[in-house]
Order: sequence, then C-alpha cells, then structure tokens
Amino acid sequence: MTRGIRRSAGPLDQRAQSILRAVIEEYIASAAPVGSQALVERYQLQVSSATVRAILAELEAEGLLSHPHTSAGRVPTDAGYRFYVESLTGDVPLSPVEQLMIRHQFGQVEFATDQWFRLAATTLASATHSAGIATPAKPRAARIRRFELIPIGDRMASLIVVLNEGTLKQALFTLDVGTREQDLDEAVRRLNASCAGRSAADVAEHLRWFAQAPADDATFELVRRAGDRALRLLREFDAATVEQLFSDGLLNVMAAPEFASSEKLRGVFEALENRTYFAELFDAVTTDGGLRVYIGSENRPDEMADVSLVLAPYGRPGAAVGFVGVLGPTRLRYPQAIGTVRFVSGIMNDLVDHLYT
Amino acid sequence: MTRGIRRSAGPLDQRAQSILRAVIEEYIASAAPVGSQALVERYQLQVSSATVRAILAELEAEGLLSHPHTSAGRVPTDAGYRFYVESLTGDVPLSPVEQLMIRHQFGQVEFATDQWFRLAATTLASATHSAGIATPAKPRAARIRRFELIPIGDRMASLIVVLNEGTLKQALFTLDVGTREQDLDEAVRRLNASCAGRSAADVAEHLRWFAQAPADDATFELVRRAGDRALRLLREFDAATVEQLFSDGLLNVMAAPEFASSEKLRGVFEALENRTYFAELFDAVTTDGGLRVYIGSENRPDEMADVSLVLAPYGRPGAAVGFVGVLGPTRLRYPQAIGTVRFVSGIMNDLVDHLYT
DNA sequence: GTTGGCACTCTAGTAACGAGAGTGCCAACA
DNA sequence: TGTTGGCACTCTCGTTACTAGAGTGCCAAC
Repeated sequence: MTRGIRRSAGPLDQRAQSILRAVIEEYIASAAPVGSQALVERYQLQVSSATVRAILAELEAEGLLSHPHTSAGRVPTDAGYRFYVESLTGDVPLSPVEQLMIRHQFGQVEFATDQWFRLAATTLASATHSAGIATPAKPRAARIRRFELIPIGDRMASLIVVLNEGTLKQALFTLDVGTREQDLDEAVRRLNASCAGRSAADVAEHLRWFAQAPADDATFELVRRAGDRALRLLREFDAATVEQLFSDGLLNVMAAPEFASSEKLRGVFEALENRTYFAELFDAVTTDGGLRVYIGSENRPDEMADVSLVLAPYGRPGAAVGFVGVLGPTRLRYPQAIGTVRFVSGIMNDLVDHLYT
Repeated sequence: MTRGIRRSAGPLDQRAQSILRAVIEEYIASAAPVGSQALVERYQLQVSSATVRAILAELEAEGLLSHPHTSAGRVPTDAGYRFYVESLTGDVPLSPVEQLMIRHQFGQVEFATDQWFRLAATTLASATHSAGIATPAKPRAARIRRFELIPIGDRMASLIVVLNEGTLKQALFTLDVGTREQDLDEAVRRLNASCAGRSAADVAEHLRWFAQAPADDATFELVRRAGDRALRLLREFDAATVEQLFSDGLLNVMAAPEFASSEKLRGVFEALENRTYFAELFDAVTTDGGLRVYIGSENRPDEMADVSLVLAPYGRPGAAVGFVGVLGPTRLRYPQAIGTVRFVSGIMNDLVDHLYT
C-alpha cells in the first residue's frame, strides 16, 4: 500500500482496471467468486497470482470488490459494477446479426399501437436472456380526437374515446329508459362538435359551461352525462404515471442461481406489481432523456437491491413518451444489455415518429 | 386388516372418513405431515392413537394418504384431495361478510367490459390468498357492429372494429399518399353499410365479392384494403381460444413453503405464459358448464403437478363465455376456494347478462 | 375391535474432521 | 520499487458419526 489510502473515486492504473474488468466478467459468466489464480490462468496475465492478490486487495479497499468470507474469491460490489459500466465498457453496438433478428421480429407483425411495447419487452427478454419491461408511450396531455357511443343491450352504451395517436379508452355507461339510437348519435355529434381536438383540461372547461346552460332537451342530459364520464376517464388516464407496465421473461431471471430461493424474487414481483417505484423511474428516465442503468442497491426500494435495471426512454419528448428496458440480476451482462436496450428504444422511436408523421 | 384388500374406490366407514378429513384439514393448515397422536389430541377423537394408526394405514392402502418416509406422519395424495372435495365437503356458501366484500369491490368501480375479468382475478386472489386467474368473455363468433377509420399522422390510420358487446379491436393501417379525410369517411360508410351486424365469416364472403368487383374509384381500393385488414384481425380473434389470461396474486402462491425452491413455480409460470394448457381447460370448462377442480397431477402437463385449479365458466353459453378461477398449491383450502369461485362466477354472469339485456 | 407397550426406522440437527481454495503477509529478488 | 515464491492461516463444503425426537407397525392382552 505505497500510495496510502485511495479516495473512493481515485484513479486506478491501467492494470488494476483490466483486472477489475476481468473479475467482473468472470463473475458475470460463472456466478462464482473469482480467485487470483483463476484470473492468472484464464486471462493469461503476465504477473503472478501474488501480484494479482495485491491488486485485488487494493480494489477491495476501493470498495469495488468484496469478499464473501476470508478465504473466498472476490465478488464485484454494486460500486464495482458501476465503475465497470461507466469506465470499462465502451458503447458496444449490437452485432449485426442480433440487429437483424430484432428488426425481423418488429417487421413481421402488423400492430395496433398498444401492442408495440409488449413486443419490445418480449424482444428484449429473448435477446438478453433477462426480463424485458416496457410501458406504452403515454401522451403528455391527452387530446381527444373523437367520441363514440355504441348501444349495448337495452340500457347500456359503450363510450369510446379516441385519443390523438389512436389510443382508445372505453367505459360502460347506463342509459335512461327509452333512449333511442338517434339520441345517441345526436349526443355524439354534439360532443364531438364541442370537444374534438381539445385536451382534457379544455374539455373540463367546456363541460362546466354545459352544466350551467339550461337543459333544452333530453339529448342534452345525455351529452352532459357522457361528457362527464369521458372526463373522468381522461383524468384517470392523465393521472396514472405508469398506466401499464408490461414485463416478459421473468422466467429467465428466475432461472439464475442467485434467485433459487424465490424469496428475493418475491420482492421484485411485488415492485413490478405495485409500480410505485417504476412510476418514479418513469419520470427520471423520460425527463432527462438518456439511457440509465440502476445497479442493485442503487434502486431505492430494498426489494430491488438484488437486481439491476437498464432503461431507456422512447417517443417524442413533447408529445408521448414511455420507456423500455431490461431487468436482471446485478450479475447482468451490461454491455450487451445496454446495446440491446438502446437499439430497441431506437426502433420504438421510429415507430412513434411515424405516428406523428 | 379384517376386510382384506379394499378396492381403491371402496366405501370407507364413517370414522375413516372423518379421520381422512381431519388429516387433510390439518395438513392444509400446517403444511406438515400429520401424525396419529396429533390427530387424537387436536380433534378429540375418542380412540387411542394406535387405533388411528390402523385407520391411517388403511387409508394409505386405499391410496388416499401417503408417507414421505417410514417414520413421518401422513400426507394426503392427490386422490385423497379428490375424495375430500367430492365426498367430505358439502357446498359451503361464502360467508355473508365475504360476499359483501366482494360485491363491494365490484360495485365500486365503473368499468369497461375488458376490465371485469381483471377485477375478478384480483378479487379471487385476495379472497382466497392464492392466485386468481380469469379470461375475458369471448364471443362465440364475433359479430361486427361498426368500423372506424381514424387518420393518424399523414400516412397512417387506425382501424377500429367494434364488436357486438362493445369489445374493441384495433390495428394500424398505412394509407396511400394523398388520401383525404373524406376518403376515409366514405370508405367507412361503405364498409359499415355492407358489413355491420355480420359475423367474420359473412364478412369474408362479402369481401370476396368486393375483390372481384371492378374498382370504380380510389375509395374502393381503400375499402378493400381496410376490409382485408379487419378480416385478418377478426380471424386472429376467433382463432385464439384463450385470447387473454389474466392472473393476479401469484405472489401468494410463491409465499407457500412448498414453493420456496422457486424451481416448481417456474413450471407454473411457463404454463401460464404459453397458455396451451389453459386453452384446453377453456374448452373443457366452458362446454360442460360447471365448476371444475383439477388437483395436482390431474393436470396434464407435469409442470402443473404441484398446483390445483378451481375453475368456473361464466357468460352465456350461446353468446360469450370465459372462465374465472383460483390457482394454488394442492394444499389448497378447497371448500373456501370453491365457494369463492362459484360466487364470483355468479357475479360475472350477472354482469354479462346486462350486456345482452 | 381396541388398547398399551415396545422395538424399529427415519429425519433433522449438531459436532468433528479433512480436503481444498484462497487469502494475507513477508522476506528475497530483479 | 515493484514482483515473486513461500507459507501459515482461515473459511467453506462435504463427509461421517451421533443423538434426540417423532412416528410407525406389530403384538399380545383386554
């Protein structure tokens, strides 16, 4: 220890860096603690295992590696992975073969807008052998394109709200006795005349005006009620930060040895289910606009401390944004995951762009 | 063994039955093998443990109980559970309190049709502390109520097909350059005029006729293409036996001690994901029309050999049917699960009935 | 048919032990 | 000054041995 205590972000010489890198990549591949001897053998280092040991000790003092117990090999810490991701791996673009495969999957199916993000998750899962996650592209402020009121049975109607990019929202709606189909048509005509193209906030304004105006006929009441229901629907939609969160390939993660006990995975499932953490991430990822990596304990909720996330936004910042990403063990193949997420988010960007011409 | 070898479905005397019942209920509650002594103590049997042991041996010969190893207590076999479900438990209706709670959940929210089945799964999960599963009510043969074509961006449109009970199907659709909004309107008018109210098969017939007719103008081509796309959409819809399968509360199942190893659960997740088994079940459950229980190895795929299913159909046989149910360990509280599933399927029946007046 | 008694069996937990892997340190070396 | 071989030390993991405890199966007696 000739240099005294090193600052936690102090510079590492070239050799230490490449050994750190070797440890991490070996550990990612094997899931077992890595010893000095194995490193010398497998990476043909031109130094002895004693030297490597000295460096490993240094890296441990740095907080980049840790020791499960005295006589075990080294394991990367979350900080170690962080350093690895930031300094030791360049931006490796996805191999042309994989690019082709992914493009192929996207090209093959004709989609409804609301299916793209599912495909993204599925693709990411199979390409990275981890879990893929994705949200739909959520419009910043939903604009109404058109209403539809479709009679169902005798006393019910399905209210459909078509939003600007073709997203649909639907709600059931009870009718007064004796409402005729013409009444519905007329109500829709009026609603569309006054609301189409407006945002939820605008519509709210309009409806207040409606509410105050004297009811001149029966249809008017229908308009009012339908409008009210539509408004609630839009408010719900605007309020939900992460409206949907689709994940695929959680099975891949389950298969990893670190999750054999199923106890750790439970927490992850819980986080995916209640979504509050992902709502936070949604804001973080979509506002600054770049790909982000969250490693183990960098995730705030403790349940997520054993997994890493690689997330990237997609969409158009002013208009509609969502994110796609990969969830896996902290022992994740980061360069590959990052490359894949970046590529898929690019594809999703193109898709969304088409919607906005 | 005074009666010689008993047939596997031979009659059990009253006492043997009540002891079998005690073993099963004890095991369901404790997840641990049940010994003769514990039974005598906890169930105040008026006989000695030696007698109980004799009966247990008998039940084991019958195939209803089994022995993890020589000196352990008894554990129910799948056949044991089967006997229990069929002969030892009456139809226990759900307690009024639980009925109220469930009704409350259904009453509280205003729904789109396509949300009901999700709520059913969620409700079942929380009421039974197992996983709830549900499919949407799938119309026997989809009938088209109306088309919509909504322009998106410059060269795309969203094709919306509204089915009879208000279900929506959506697909994106590229337009030729220079297509105007009026063209879309006109195309929709024509499509609706010739297809509304018809089934997919009928529409196919119609479109064939369209395809042969001479193209009299540009709109006609649009009609043809939109119709074609719609048809594919409907075919996909009709073809998929289990269009969606929603599950909730898998976390509850994960928490059970028998799934601590996560290996067994993987199979279950896989089965839920690929759905082929559930497609089979869908047919079985919806055609004969009653509640069904599948216990452990009664499930055909091996992955499902450690879980039980309680499924009930809902909907209108000729019109639209789906199922709701519970998935849990074979060590499931059957009477309660059956009561809950029956109750929820009843509620779903009422809901669907409203759609068909 | 039921019971108490008893030998037997199997598990789960604990302790002891050795092999193996890997470390940390040190003195010697280039 | 950095590197190396050597060596003592530590910890895990698998094995073995042992014990306590739970529960069975059988039998003779009631």
